[in-house]
Amino acid sequence: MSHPKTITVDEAVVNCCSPIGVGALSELEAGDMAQIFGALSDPARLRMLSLIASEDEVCSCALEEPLGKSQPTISHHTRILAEAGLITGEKRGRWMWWRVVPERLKVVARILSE
Amino acid sequence: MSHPKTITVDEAVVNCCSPIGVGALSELEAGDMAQIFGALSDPARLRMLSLIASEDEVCSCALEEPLGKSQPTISHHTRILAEAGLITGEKRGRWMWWRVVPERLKVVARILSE
DNA sequence: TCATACTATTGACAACAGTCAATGTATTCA
DNA sequence: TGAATACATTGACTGTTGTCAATAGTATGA
Repeated sequence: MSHPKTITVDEAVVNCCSPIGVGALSELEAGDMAQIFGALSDPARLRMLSLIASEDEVCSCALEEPLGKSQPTISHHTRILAEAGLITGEKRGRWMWWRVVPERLKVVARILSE
Repeated sequence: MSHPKTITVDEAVVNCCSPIGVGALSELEAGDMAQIFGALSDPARLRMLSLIASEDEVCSCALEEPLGKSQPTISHHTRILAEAGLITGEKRGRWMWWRVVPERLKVVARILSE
C-alpha cells in the first residue's frame, strides 16, 4: 500500500463525507457514501482490493486467476471500485495497471471513526 | 456517539477483520466484511445510523418520520444494521431503543486505514 | 379482559447486481 | 497488413434487495 509515484487525486475524492456521528446525513451525502460502501460490499471486490493494496501495482490480468472469475467479471469489478474512487487505473501498452487510492480509504475510515 | 452505560460487546464483533492492505483476504473473511459494508451500502441505513449515532439512544418510532419510510421498512433496516453488529437494540416497554456500537465502527475503520 | 400502541413478520413486486459467453476495441509484434 | 493479446462492452440470466400493505406478536393501561 506504499506509494512511490506522486499521483494527483481529484478533490472530490478527498473533500467528501462528513463523519457519521455528527448530525443527520443529508440525502445527497448519504447517497455518495452508499456508493462507496456498495463498492466494498462484494467479497470478490474486497479480495480484489486487498490484492491490489498488497502490491504496489497490479495488472488486471493478474486478478483473474486468484479470484477465479472470468475476464469480463474482473473488468466489471475494477470499474466499480474505480468509480467509487477506491482504485485508479493506468493503461500501459496492452495492460491495465491498478493501484489503490490510500487517501480515499482514509476518507472512508474517517467517516466511521468519527 | 458518547456512551454512558457500559455494554458488553460480543467478542466476534471486535475480533474480526484483518486490514485490507496486508496480504490477500480469505474468502471467508471477505464474506464477513462484505456483510458489514453491505449494511452500510444503503442511503436510508446510513442516515439511520447517523441519526442513532448523533443521539445517545434512539427509538424505532423516532426514525420513521425523518427517513420517510414505512414502519416495516424501518424494522427491516434496523435488523440489517444490527446483524452487521453496527447497532444494538434493547426493548423497553413497547419501545425498541437503538444505539451504535462504536467498537464495531472502529473495527471497520481499521480495516481501511491500514 | 379489552382496546391501544409499538414492533416484527410475511408476501409480493419492481429494481438492481453478479456472472459469463459472445463480441468489439486497441495495442503489440512479426 | 495480419495475427495475437489484453481489456471493455453488450446482452441475457439468475439471485438479491428495498419497499410497502397486510397481518401477527407483544406490552401497556383502563
